[in-house]
Amino acid sequence: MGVRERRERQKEELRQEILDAAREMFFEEGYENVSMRKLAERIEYSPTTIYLHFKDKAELFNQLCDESFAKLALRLEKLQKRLSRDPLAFLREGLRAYIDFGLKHPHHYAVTFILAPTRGDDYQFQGSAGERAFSYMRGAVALCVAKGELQTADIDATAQAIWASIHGVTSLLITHKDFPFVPKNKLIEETIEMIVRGLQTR
Amino acid sequence: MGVRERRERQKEELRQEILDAAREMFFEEGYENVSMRKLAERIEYSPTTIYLHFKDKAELFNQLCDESFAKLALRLEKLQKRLSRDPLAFLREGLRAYIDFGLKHPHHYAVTFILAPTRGDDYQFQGSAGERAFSYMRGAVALCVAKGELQTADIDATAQAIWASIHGVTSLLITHKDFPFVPKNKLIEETIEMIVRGLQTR
DNA sequence: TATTATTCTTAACGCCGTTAAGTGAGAAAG
DNA sequence: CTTTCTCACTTAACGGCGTTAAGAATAATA
Repeated sequence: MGVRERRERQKEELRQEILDAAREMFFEEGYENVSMRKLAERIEYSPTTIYLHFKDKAELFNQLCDESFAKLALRLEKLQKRLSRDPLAFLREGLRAYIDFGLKHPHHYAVTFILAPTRGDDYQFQGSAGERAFSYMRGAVALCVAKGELQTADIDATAQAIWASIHGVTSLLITHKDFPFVPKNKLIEETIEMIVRGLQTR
Repeated sequence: MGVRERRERQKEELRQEILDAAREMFFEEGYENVSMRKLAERIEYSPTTIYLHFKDKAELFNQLCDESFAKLALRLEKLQKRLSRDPLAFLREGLRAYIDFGLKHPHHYAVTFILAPTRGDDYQFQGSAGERAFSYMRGAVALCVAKGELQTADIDATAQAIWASIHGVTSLLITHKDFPFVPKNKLIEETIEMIVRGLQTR
């Protein structure tokens, strides 16, 4: 009577097939340029089939975003363990990792942090893997303050200011490809150092 | 023989009527939610008529963006004159003005700095009013460095890092309306202070 | 073999930006 | 005064989109 099980397995397989194709296509062409019809053609099913596995295009994509951000969260977790003795280094490395991640997954980053909210989608930052990643950074700031390496009157305000700044670099580098930027790494380092120096105890 | 003149005047009037309606609608509903058809209905012409005045939707919107950014540039110019004696104050006030502008014209800001480049549009940052506004900031940084109030090895890198950071605050505040931010002004001040402290000579 | 689930497709709805072709009013030319 | 021409404007369509209602096909159960 393993029928049910096999069916579920097959369903899961197709679901994965959709996710895999979508991941590739979104990565190559971006959210806006991948239509449900094109995606369907790629997996050789009718467009309607996708809707048997995902509520709509947004949900499908959010799934992929969460996947990616979970990876970032994992990376930050490892960093934290490795650098738990030196919170300032953890903060610095964490910021680098965050920006790095954005540049490696530009479409995912764009949809979660740049595009998602501007559409009328029901995407919720709260509870997302994106939020989880952010909370690591807040933790890093708190640690630095506790150890007296950074000074601030308000940990949340500081953490958010930091986040805003690195989000700025990340998103500019992703979206403004034609801007005559200083070399990428220089801009990243400059920003990180500016942030750290701006908060360091004197 | 004022026929030609009258015709041109009328054409210009309709062009303005389109721009006015578009400005309102884009402001109220955002770029994606305003269709050429809706806009046409508002001005009581057929959709095709709009194309007699603007190449496409993107050009129409860029027109409006440039308008707004010209206003920002003007504001920065005035600031510069008023605070030419105190470049650090000019920088600070300029940053505030930039963020302020973004929050006052969220749709225009979003399209120029957040969305435009992610679409395949032929929008060029170079030569835009947006670039003009940015260059004021670069000037402010250069001035501060010249007067020995800020320290940096590379003015461009610094100016871009600053820009990235305030773009970050601005765009996060615009797009992530559901994020439990610290009060808006607090976040803005925190970021500006972090930036300035991070670059100040010690 | 007949019935029932389940999977998947066809066809459509109502949008979208954009364009080719045509209408109709008014100016210019005869 | 009539014809020609110009030019603002519209109608109708193309090919796309995300999504859904209704039905066909397939495979498991009775």
